[in-house]
Amino acid sequence: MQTSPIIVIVGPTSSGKSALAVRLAQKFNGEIISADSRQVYKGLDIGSGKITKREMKGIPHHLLNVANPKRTFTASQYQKLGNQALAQIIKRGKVPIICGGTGFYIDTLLGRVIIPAVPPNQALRIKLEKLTTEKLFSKLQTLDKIRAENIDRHNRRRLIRAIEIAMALKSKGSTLIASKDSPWGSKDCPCWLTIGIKLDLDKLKKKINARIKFRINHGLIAEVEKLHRNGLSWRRLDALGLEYRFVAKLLQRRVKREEIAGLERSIWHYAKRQMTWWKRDKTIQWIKNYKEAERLMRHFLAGPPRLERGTTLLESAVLPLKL
RNA sequence: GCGUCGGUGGCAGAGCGGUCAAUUGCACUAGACUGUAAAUCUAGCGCCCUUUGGGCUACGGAGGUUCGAAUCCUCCCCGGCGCA
Repeated sequence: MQTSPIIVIVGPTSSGKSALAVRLAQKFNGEIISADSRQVYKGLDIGSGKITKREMKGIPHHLLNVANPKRTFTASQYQKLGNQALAQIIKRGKVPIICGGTGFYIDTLLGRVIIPAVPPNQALRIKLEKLTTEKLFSKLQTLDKIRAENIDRHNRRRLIRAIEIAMALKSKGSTLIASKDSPWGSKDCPCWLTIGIKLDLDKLKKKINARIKFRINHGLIAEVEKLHRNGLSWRRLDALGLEYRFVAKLLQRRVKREEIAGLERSIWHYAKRQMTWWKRDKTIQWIKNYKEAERLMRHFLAGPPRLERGTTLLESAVLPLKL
């Protein structure tokens, strides 16, 4: 088992993760692995809020611009590339800092999500897409009873993937996988420190809205136009969500520029979904400023994090003698 | 001033005598998340009570008709439109 320390930085969109990551990387000899499902694509820069070369301040960044936006990049690919980057950084003797807003991607790296080794089957998906949701559910019931009991029976996307897995494995039982260990640590031995950025919600909302207005006025529209010219269909842009969805509609004259409030709301919903995701992770150290982050990281890197069960890193840093 | 159409829950907008605390969408709140995760999906959403149940207050205001009204009638207030 790997025991090299890993830093994870999470926080809702617009909370300032990238800048914090760069600062910590400078201070602690780190390299950054982006965990963002849109920044992996080439050409999605302004809309995805991708860090600029200048803002990187010389810190190496990984998992940016690794995919062609015409094709969908998946969590599985992310897991593979992310683990490679992680291994390389550790080998170099640097501290990996995973930073991003896509909680699902981060979890694939930390071993909290096990992705069944069943690749997407487009032909099958197209066929299944034609069935009603009820039909899909009953199909899954006959294929994998246990999975059917746990799944959201209204979520077609999940239903189709579950059927895809069940059929590929031709499983007798369930595809539920119990092991949650990753190569980098486990629940009992957290070899990573997760820092979460906590912002006052009103402030966050204002930041989101200011940022969106700025992007619209500073090249976002041209960026989407260019993507479309380069072969990204309106449909594809729609699937990319948020600013890409909105601007694609704008260019098609299906919404007016004044309706930007709708975009602001969508982004707000997104930020809330992100926060919901992280709520269940009780090990996250929520911080309000850089100083707190630096202190946490210093303590974490200083000693092996042999923790009492249920003790948070913050507590152990403050009360080291308790151990 | 006359005529006419309308005033419904935070908003938009159905309902047009009982099955209506009131379809639906949005917003709001909470949540899910097994290769699309900025995606996709779920629940709650007048107030009170422990319930698949009960009570209270509600569809501009005040009266009335009716066993029963958001729905019908009268008057009043407010808005759109047409004619003066």
